[in-house]
Amino acid sequence: MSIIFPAKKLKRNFYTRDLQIVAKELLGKILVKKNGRKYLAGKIVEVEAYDGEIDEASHTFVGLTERNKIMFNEGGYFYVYFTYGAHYCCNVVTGRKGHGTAVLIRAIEPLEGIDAMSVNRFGRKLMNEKEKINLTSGPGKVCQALEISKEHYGYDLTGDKIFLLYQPKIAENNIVTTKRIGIKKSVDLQWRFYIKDNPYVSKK
DNA sequence: CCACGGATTGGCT
DNA sequence: GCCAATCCGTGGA
Repeated sequence: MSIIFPAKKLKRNFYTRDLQIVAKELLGKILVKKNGRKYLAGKIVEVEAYDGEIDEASHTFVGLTERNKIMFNEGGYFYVYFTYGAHYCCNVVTGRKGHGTAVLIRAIEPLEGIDAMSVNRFGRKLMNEKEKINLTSGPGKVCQALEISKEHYGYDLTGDKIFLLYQPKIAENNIVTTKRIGIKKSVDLQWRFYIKDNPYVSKK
């Protein structure tokens, strides 16, 4: 795992800060999933923030339920949900206990375990560069490529099976801020952030 | 290249 | 019973 070896795992105090700060700072960090002896890893290039206190699109807007309860925990836990009868999406819980905030990981740039990701997505190794762009450029794709599903619900990101590695902050002028994608409520909040000009972003 | 709609499970009212 | 924080294939320009 040469690319990510020197980097340090993010600790609890990274995640327990304010939602919007964590969302932007997640850009550029490396998401790592350990599968047996193999590591699958990629750089986070696109995220969206969700906050149940003021945001009708957030799964926590309705209050505490069995599905969303991990979002009310303190930051640094993994919220995985199933949607459209087919796809899993994964989130990083942020902030203080009781707040119901999380950041959806919408896209990563594959760094490590690319052949394994391709097998998970397409049932075979990569055939061309265009397929590489299609590997993890969307929230459902990220979970399929990394084999993330309901069994990872609530996982502690300070553990050693799924975690994030420190990388320098992306400069403010290289972060694009837009409306969120694929929702019908609170559509005007500018809570989507992505790395400018990165080809693995799901949509301009 | 872009727009559109179908698939399909399970959370929630 | 309704419908979603998506993806992919299809069809037309």
